[in-house]
Amino acid sequence: MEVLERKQRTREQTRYGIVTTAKDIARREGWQSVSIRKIAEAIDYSPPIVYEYFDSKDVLLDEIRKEGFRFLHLEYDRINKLYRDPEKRLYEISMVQWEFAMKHREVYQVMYNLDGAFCTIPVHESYEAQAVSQLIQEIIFAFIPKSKESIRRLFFEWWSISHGMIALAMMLKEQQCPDQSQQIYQENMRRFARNLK
Amino acid sequence: MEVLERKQRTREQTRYGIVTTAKDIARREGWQSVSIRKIAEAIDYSPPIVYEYFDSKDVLLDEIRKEGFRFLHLEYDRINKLYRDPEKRLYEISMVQWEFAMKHREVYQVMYNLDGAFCTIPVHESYEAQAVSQLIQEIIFAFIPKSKESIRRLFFEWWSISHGMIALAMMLKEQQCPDQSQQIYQENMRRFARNLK
DNA sequence: TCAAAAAGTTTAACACCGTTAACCTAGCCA
DNA sequence: TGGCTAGGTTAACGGTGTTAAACTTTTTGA
Repeated sequence: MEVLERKQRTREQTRYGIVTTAKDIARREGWQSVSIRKIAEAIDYSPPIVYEYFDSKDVLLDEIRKEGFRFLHLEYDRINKLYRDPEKRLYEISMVQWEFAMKHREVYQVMYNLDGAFCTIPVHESYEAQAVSQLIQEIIFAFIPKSKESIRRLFFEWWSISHGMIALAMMLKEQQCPDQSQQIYQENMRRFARNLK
Repeated sequence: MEVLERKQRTREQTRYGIVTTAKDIARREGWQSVSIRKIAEAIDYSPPIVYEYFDSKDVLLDEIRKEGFRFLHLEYDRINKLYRDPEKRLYEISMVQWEFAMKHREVYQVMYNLDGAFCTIPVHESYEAQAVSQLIQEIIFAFIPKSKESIRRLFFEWWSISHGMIALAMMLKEQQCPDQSQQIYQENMRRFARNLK
């Protein structure tokens, strides 16, 4: 019995190692140079071992992506419990989104297939991504109870501004200093939240 | 003399064939499955021939990207001559941006390294991309003559909303009908232009 | 205890990829 | 006719994702 537990534990450690290594390489060299062979070498195994944990590279990327959405969900939940004012909630969530994208660049990239990251599995069909968008739509609804369509629309607008600014700030990070980008982001997200009511 | 001209002409045709084939494959199968070998086969040549026209795959992608920016520049110029009202100008330019992204999906993807397209050459350093952003900043300046920094900021905001909505509309095109996305885009870009004055 | 079965791991292969050196071959000029 | 050149190809190098087969270690059951 204990043997099984120990095996389970090392299995989880190896799995974790694969995911972490993939993100490490992506962070240092970009997603285009993340390969199963490199990951295998880093965790001191032969390439086929990786396939005992993930059916394909695509599935591995999808897992990292899902992890990202799960993390955001937890953070948004935390904020929801911390603040009651919907305007404050929406603003704080926007800020978390920015911080996440900057701190975990490589995860944000794979979440939206940016900069060489490419996962063929559709994002928006995943439970994790839908749960996040659901949560934000509920916050908007608590703010202004309108039709489902209106809420969806407002969510799309919020998401677009946030994603657009993050994507461009990432692209221009050598041209436009990140602090300045963040300030513009901050003001725009604050304005968006304010104008909802 | 005429022989040289003929040679020049067929050279240009082959070059055009390479670019067109690359875009065709990207459109049908996505950028991740565009390969030098496939392009060569499609134009009935062996792979090394492609390298007589483009030093690398990266340079080929960069050329397609530049072509995209040149196209946009011409369109924006056309609009600039057509309308005098800065608000109208900015709105029409936004619309052209949307149409271009939807009609030439694969070009927009390579311009911003989206969905498997990956070109290591930095976009924002290219003359073509800078010319486009310069043009738009001039339009904004003609609208509200403010400091260079303020204009840059307004441009960043305009660009973020536009790019964010386009990127998400592309991603959600199976979930959210494109007509609806376009309508939201239209209203947001109109509002942005209106609120400038 | 010892053979057999199961689990764990690696090697080697397949079909691709970008890229390049070496080679071939037809046409031209001396 | 011989040699040169331009245009093109073949074949190779080192890389990729993926998988079948082989090998090795561990566990199991008699």
